[in-house]
Amino acid sequence: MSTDKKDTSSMEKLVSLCKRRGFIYQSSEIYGGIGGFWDYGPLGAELKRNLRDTWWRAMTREREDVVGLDATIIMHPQIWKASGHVDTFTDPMADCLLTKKRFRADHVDLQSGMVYHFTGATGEEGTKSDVPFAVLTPFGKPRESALKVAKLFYESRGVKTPEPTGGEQGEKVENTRAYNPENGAQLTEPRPFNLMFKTYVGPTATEKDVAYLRPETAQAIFAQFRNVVDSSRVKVPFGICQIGKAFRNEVTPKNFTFRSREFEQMELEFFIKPDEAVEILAGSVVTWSEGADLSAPQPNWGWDMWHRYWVSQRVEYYNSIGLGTDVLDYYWQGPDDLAHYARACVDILFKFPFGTEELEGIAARGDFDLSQHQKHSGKPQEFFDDELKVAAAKLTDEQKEALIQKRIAFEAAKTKGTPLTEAEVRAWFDRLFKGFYVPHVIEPSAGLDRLALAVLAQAFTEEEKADVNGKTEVRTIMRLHPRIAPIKVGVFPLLKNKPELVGKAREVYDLLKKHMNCFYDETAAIGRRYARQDEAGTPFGVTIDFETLGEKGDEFKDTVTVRERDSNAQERVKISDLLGWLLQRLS
RNA sequence: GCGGGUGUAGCUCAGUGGUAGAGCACUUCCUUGCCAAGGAAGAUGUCGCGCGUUCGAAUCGCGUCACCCGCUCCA
Repeated sequence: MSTDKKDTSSMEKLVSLCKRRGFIYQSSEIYGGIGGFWDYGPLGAELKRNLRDTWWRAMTREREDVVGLDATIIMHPQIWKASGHVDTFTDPMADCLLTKKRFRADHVDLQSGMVYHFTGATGEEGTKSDVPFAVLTPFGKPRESALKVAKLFYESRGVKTPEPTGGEQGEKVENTRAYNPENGAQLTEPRPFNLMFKTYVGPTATEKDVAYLRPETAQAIFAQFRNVVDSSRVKVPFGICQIGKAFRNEVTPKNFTFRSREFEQMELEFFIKPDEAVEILAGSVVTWSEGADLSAPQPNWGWDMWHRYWVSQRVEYYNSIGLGTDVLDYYWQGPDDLAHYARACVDILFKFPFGTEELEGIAARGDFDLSQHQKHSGKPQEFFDDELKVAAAKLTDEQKEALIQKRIAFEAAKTKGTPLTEAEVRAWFDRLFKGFYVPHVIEPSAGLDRLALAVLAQAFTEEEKADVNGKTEVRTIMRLHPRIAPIKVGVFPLLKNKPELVGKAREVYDLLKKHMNCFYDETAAIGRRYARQDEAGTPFGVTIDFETLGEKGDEFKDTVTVRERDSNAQERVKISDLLGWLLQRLS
């Protein structure tokens, strides 16, 4: 999925600019830093807030069919049991002592054979090792093959032409997972490899009190599904969205903020009717075909139409904040990549300097999550659809049986997971015909920190420019979309030693600052102030000059120079029109 | 977790055992009529951290932390 394209130098420049200008700092830097954690400085905090706001607006405020949620980071541990995170996040891992290859300790093939235990080795030039090592050889293979592996092992530990000691007698061992099946070398002791941060709730800190920092925000949405349904008059199809911190104890945090241990997710769980319910209600189900109209949801849409719809919605969102089709890419997971419960998943990728990597995943997850919580909590997670009940009541027994048979055939054709038995299918339809179903879900899940990194990488531009002395130098411009730029406008008196200019500039600043994030700057030459704001990504600069004071005639009195970051173009705007002029260009 | 690299002023970096430096940035003042102007003065360092070797360590050794690259991992 990731490409070979690497651009380390531009990444380094970006990291450096982020620190210099106050976008992103290393966490706890004065104590040497802490791996995988990053802080946002003054500009970064504003940028992130703007991104968060644009997402929240696009996903819920501007829609009638999505509501918001803000849940806690620490939740009942059972939630992570139900979701499968406790099991998949606690894999014991073991490494091959010879090749360093890592295995899931419980997935190593069972082996039987003779195990030779070595106690160390001596070699030329006085080199030696006391590290014990063991090799498993299949029955019937000579001791020499074990010796060969042991020699390689001690050689790798700096013993020259090693003579391993011990290991004269083989020990018969059956059904062990302690040795590398590829070379027989001993594996390290299995170590738990828990990607969830663990903590204790309450004062006693026993195993009974273990809780986890959430590794994703999605599960809270599922866990509160019933409450939202019961309290907010929503009807399927509808969505619940949430923005919040999530934590994963990553093995290798990487690529600046791209893979962090603490990060912020923006997730939507959009609940839809099962296709069978759509068929009963609308008479037929529309499935995806190339060129289908995705502009407005329709009552007869099947799950894949909804999935495609959300992909197109999300791409539209990225376009609206300046990430165009030229920097985005897609990865459609094939049937083999998909988890057994998932029906489809597409990753929206961004062309980062370090490669093309995931920005957002949009998954069609069926009814897996709510069903899991229904099973584990014992609380029904069904939605009651009275229209469906009415429509189903009008079906003939033959029509009902046809639907059931179709599903039975579908289950029989499944290649992944456990297919439902006929009895289970009939029980499910029994509920469905009464108007009850567990909604299916489309999940667009985006990383806010990744998005911030993407827009910063996208905005980063270097230009060669000659200064007034004719010396060419490289200037950095952050071409952030005005909608997300941390500072919207810089306000500058042309000269700071003229009190009339300064006074007027402060007036303009006071006028604008209630409506947008502004920056007032009167130090240094005007060109330098423009350049500073270019690095901060500020799209507009307003300069109060002598025309403003009326020195060039009344037609210019109370006008200011507005300078645009990307084109350097200047325009004279009346102070009375300035706010409207800016707001129009910032929305 | 493994291997390689890096770590000195806010930034980019120089400094191979003997008083810690440069450019840019920053602060103040003067000057300055639109794209990093000029002049003057000034402030700025646990040399990543710890231990050791040494009369003396940014420099040598060991350990450790962080970042980058490559493995490994990535529900």
